[in-house]
Amino acid sequence: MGHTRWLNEEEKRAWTAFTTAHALLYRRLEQQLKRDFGLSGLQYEILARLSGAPDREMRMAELACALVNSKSGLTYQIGQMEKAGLVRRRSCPSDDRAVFAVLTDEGMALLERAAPSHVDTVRELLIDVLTPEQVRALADGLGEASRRMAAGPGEASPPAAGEAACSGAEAVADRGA
Amino acid sequence: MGHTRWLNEEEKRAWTAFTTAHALLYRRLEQQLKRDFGLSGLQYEILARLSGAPDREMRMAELACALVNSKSGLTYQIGQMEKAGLVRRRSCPSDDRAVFAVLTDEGMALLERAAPSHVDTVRELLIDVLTPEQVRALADGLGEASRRMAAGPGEASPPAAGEAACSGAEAVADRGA
DNA sequence: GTGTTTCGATTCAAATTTGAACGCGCCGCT
DNA sequence: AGCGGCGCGTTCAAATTTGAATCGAAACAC
Repeated sequence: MGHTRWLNEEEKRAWTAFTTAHALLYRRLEQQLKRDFGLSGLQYEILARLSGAPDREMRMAELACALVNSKSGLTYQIGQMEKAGLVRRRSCPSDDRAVFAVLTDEGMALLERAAPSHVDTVRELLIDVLTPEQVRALADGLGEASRRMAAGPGEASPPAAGEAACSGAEAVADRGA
Repeated sequence: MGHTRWLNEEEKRAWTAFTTAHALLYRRLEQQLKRDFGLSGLQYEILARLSGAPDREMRMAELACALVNSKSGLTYQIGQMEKAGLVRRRSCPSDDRAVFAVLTDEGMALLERAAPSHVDTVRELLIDVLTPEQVRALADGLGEASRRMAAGPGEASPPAAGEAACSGAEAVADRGA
């Protein structure tokens, strides 16, 4: 409970650059995806995740977790995408509660058409702007931060009951084939 | 129009770590702010920006731009915050179209109460997880990326008419006093 | 001075997101 | 068997976000 260590200049720069860069880049990607393929950013990510999963399918909760999204939000989007024929729902034989979201061929095809420009943009606006060392710093530093946050609520709180924190096998995520 | 250079393993790690870390951290911050102070993430950012601005006031468009948010979205939020007494609207004497959002004393007080835990969390979950070199890499690399994206739509398109890209003096943004 | 174009903010309807219930099936225990 | 705790996905209402109009005021050109 000490007096809060404020961020120094460089830390402040890092934090604002982090949030700003994310916002700007994400907005660009969304505009592009919507304009060229009628996809929202979330929908693209869903396609990408599923494409990298074992049978091109994942359970709802697992997917929601991987995307850092709420369950109800995912239910909604999968509904939209199902209407559009991009994914299909399949109930699990061994567990009647579970539902798999399955990537359809049509969904896969759309992802393959959308992926190139998406990756081009990520590269042009982010990756290629960074030095190789900076890329490594992001991968290592932010990777570690993600891992810790995904693990549990920071504090030394015993796993407690009720929340099981995301597990999931970290699909590769970006690239559609 | 080449064949799209896909991301290699490390680049992929960097990109997913970037988006995942952002999503996880932002979600934490939102929960905390909402639970402890009844603020959304956007509202906190509005308070923070205004607190760092010249007279604790900014024009709507300038603020929207700084926050990488739509104008209509900002209108809505400022409306909410005005009801709550956190900000006030002031019309500009020299330009009847313009509107300033002004931080009230009450808003400032709330920010000062909220800032410590906010910064503590950012530090605990991100900054302190990174090495000093990684912090610098974020500040430099992502700072550069932000600058370029804020400038203009990448392409070598002549400024064109209609959009003037964000200008604005990059207020410090984080810290409430 | 008019007419036109651009800018600044708001409005409005539609789409999405959020979080708290809810319904139901799995599990372990007695 | 029967019971209670939970996990999984969905539902629902409320809050928010989005983007295309809209309205009025400035800036410019003629």
